[in-house]
Amino acid sequence: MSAPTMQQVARRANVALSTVSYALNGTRPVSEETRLRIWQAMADLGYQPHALARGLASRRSRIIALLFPALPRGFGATELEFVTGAAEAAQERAYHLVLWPMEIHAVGELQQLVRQNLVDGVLVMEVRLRDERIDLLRQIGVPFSMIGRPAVASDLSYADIDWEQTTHDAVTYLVGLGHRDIAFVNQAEDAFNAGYGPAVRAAAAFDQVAREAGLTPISRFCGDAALAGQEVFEELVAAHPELTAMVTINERATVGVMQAAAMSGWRIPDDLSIISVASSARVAEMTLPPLTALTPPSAELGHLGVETLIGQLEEETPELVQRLLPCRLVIRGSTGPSPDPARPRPRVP
Amino acid sequence: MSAPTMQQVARRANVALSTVSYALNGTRPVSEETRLRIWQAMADLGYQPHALARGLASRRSRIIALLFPALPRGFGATELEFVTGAAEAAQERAYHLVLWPMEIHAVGELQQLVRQNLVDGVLVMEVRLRDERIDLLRQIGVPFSMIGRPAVASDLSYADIDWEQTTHDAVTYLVGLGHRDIAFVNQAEDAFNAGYGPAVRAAAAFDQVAREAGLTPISRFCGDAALAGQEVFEELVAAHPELTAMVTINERATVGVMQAAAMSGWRIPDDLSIISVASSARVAEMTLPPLTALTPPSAELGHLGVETLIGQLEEETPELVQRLLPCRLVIRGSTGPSPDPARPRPRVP
DNA sequence: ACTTGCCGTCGAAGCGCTTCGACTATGCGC
DNA sequence: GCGCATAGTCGAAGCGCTTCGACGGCAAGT
Repeated sequence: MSAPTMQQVARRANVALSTVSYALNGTRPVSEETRLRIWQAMADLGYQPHALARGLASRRSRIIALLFPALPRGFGATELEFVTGAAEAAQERAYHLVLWPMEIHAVGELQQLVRQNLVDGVLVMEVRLRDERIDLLRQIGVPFSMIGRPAVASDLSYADIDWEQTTHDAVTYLVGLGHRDIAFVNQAEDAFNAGYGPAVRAAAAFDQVAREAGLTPISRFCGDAALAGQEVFEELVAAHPELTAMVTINERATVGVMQAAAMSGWRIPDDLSIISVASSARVAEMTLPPLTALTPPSAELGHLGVETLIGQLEEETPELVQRLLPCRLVIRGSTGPSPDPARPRPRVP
Repeated sequence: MSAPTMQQVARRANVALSTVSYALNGTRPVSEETRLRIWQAMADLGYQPHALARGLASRRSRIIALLFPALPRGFGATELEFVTGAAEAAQERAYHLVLWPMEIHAVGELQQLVRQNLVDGVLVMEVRLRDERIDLLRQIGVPFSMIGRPAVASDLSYADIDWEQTTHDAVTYLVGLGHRDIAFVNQAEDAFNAGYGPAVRAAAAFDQVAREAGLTPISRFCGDAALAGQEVFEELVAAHPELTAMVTINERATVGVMQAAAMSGWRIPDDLSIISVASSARVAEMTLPPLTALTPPSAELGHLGVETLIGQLEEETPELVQRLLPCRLVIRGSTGPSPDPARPRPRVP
């Protein structure tokens, strides 16, 4: 019933307890012969080292925490993919991943958790441009790495989506189709003001890319809901009747835009092209027509974040790892050539 | 730098180490006065008990594992909500939640993990009607509880969606709207054969409920993709032109059905009502019209699962907890009164 | 007055492991 | 042949906590 201990393995193999430890971890040389005997004994007993004891003695728990915000705005498939990716990466390296869902400002709570010495390091999700959690972790001195990055991150490890590149790809693709009048539908103004990385970085990148392409950047904030998307569509085409394409970075709003377009009799992509940035395949395939999208490499990011963190934990001279991954462009049905300006589009009421 | 230990707290409060432990855990009585001194000392030092040491000594790690299948595809917002719910529940009870993503048949791996003695108990997600993981956990003797349940679960703790009730609600709602010819669009045949609970239980319930209502049950398996949904729509209306409503339990397929209907010129809900079982709000609000759905209580299930498990761990005489929660009916735009049989609907090619 | 019992506290023995110092046996250079 | 490094092993000292047995003191029971 009760699990075998290292002591029992040692007895069975006729060696000292410490020798078993050396054989298991390779901490000191062990002769081929003894090692085999020990392995045999472990196999016979079905021995597995006791994680807590090992952690206590070695002061390395091989557990890392995933800190993610318990967002009211809810979570999509993208985030789950990310979590799964992280969990799998941890498992591959024989680490455990604990989940710490937490309000982004609950810094006291975070401190308590870290001080329990349960985890060797922390992986922080949804990092804001200015983020108290980062300051705290740094101050406590616990190793951590991030998905996303704060405004200044020159000395920190992170993996993030390359918003500049991604936005560039979106605009370039549309321009290649002949579009010249393109609007950017951002996330909510709140998110922007809170310093939410994607909202800020993509918006800035859009402005810049559009200007470089000789276009006039138009952009709007938009709440995270279909209804908000509908309103933005109507407002936008009223204010800019010349518009032929939109770049969106807000899945629910995107759906609203499409609904409003459909209700106005606009056909996508004939009358309007839409490209959805940071949209998962799952959602993109759900609309009619399916959305051309820039899909975030969620699983890779999760993987990368964990790898980075573990690297930091295990190497004696941890190097800084800063990686930006672009989203992958998947062309579906919501984009097409820019419409002939002569051809009239249905009037929006 | 290094975290304060209980020994340091003890010295600062002029008591023995063990007294601090008693004060902290309430294991033995401690005088009001000493307790205050100890609290003060803990506060001064910012003491947090060392999780590993505590776990090792008490043989209770206060860590539980969430075992969830690393499905190659198809994991939605629902699942994340569930995971988050579980993580939050754990946190409320001062437990930690580790993630064990794992192939459903990787029983060896599971055994290894459990034997490490890292966790006090396991919460199993996506339980199949016949599930090796359950057999293993039972045999190892580790406490566990389940989300979903195997075919025979009379002596096991679980929390599950009440598929019978939910299906009943869906059909009843449609019947109330006057529908008499209702089809059930199930998940893929593979899932059914693999003994995936929802596919099996909902299908059985649909048959029964339909019969009880005096209807002829019609049902189809359908792959988890929009295209499959489109095909099913066409096949169904060809085979059963009298159909006025569908109950679906497969989000992606549901979207396909709606797309195919739209392409055939059918209007929803005027020509066809659709009610989507176990669909998250996130997806349901994404279609046009938004889907009337039975939304699974994911967060509650996660919460409940964890509560059940922890109850089992902490009570000296653990009681069996078996809870079935129905999905919540949210009426949106995809359902309406049964169409007048006299009014012709567009022909499907 | 002398048990009996409980309150409050202490010291010490672990929990199962890692790691350090020490020891023996061997091989090497010269 | 001697010294010295290195391979291979052992025993013991913790890691920071829980928990057990013991003990003094003070209230109540007889």
